[in-house]
Amino acid sequence: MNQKNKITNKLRSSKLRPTKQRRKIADFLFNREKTFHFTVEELNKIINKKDNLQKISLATIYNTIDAFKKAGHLKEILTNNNKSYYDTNISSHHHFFDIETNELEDINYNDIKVVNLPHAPKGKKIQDVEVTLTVKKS
Amino acid sequence: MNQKNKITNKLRSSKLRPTKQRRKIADFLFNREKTFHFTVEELNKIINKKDNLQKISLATIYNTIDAFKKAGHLKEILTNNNKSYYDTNISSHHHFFDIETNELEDINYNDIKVVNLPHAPKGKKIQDVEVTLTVKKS
DNA sequence: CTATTACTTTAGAATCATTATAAACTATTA
DNA sequence: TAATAGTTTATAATGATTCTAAAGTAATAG
Ligand SMILES: [Mn+2]
Ligand SMILES: [Mn+2]
Ligand SMILES: [Zn+2]
Ligand SMILES: [Zn+2]
Repeated sequence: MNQKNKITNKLRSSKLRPTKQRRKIADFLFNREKTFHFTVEELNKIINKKDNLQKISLATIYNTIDAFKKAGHLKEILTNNNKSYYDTNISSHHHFFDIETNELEDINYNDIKVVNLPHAPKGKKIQDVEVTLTVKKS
Repeated sequence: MNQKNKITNKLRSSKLRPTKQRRKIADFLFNREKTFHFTVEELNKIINKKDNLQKISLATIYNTIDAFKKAGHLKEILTNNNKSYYDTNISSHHHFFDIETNELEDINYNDIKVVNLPHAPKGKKIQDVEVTLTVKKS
């Protein structure tokens, strides 16, 4: 199956109609090797580069990212910055976070071991373990 | 030395004039046993409760929190949520983060051990190691 | 003290990210 | 092919935060 069909299937199996806009954004986000970390603003700039024929409205980009997140195809990342950051790597993993540039870089889940996990507060359960290594220019 | 003077000294030694507003906010934030995690909106509600005589403007609360952060008396916390969260615990430590209620709870730095720390990307150095245990209702 | 200066507070406006609205459009279904 | 349900879009609305500039207060110099 080619990539176009893969994307269409991914959308359909998430009960999202494979519209032109969603296919374009999904193709950009999901047909890649390396993790992509982004804000909606950044994604909008890339998707709507001036040379691009078919523009996608900002509202649609927000809607689509939200739909992909709800479908489990994107993960929202904890950062400060009052902007939402998204991650195409939806598996549990860790990050370097550059506090000066706000850039994120993945660390494989098994490259860090977290031992002595405390119990969750009563009535709650642990859902994910994330390590953030804050970095800056050395 | 009493608490009033302690606060005044803390402000002065950070080169912040001990104004009525700063003393009130500092007294509320720093004279406590347990860590306090908050957003500016929450702090504003508490500081400006209706029964309170002297109101403090929202702009001043923003200014003051920013000044305290720059002076190192508060730490900004990584969350999603598009609001800034602050922490009166400025030492390195970890958190439970309830993704349903956005509530934070401290975990002592030594209650979790992180082993096998990877090297920082070249040209960068690790500044802090933070573990977030995402929790939800069980 | 008092005057001058520098810093701070404040209301309100401005900005930025995000969400809501509602009309036009398009994919799916009957 | 027609009906329908879902989607896109421009635009307005909202919410958090920052900016502005005028009035107020703390520190300092005389
Ligand atoms: Mn945040
Ligand atoms: Mn955020
Ligand atoms: Zn990642
Ligand atoms: Zn904390």
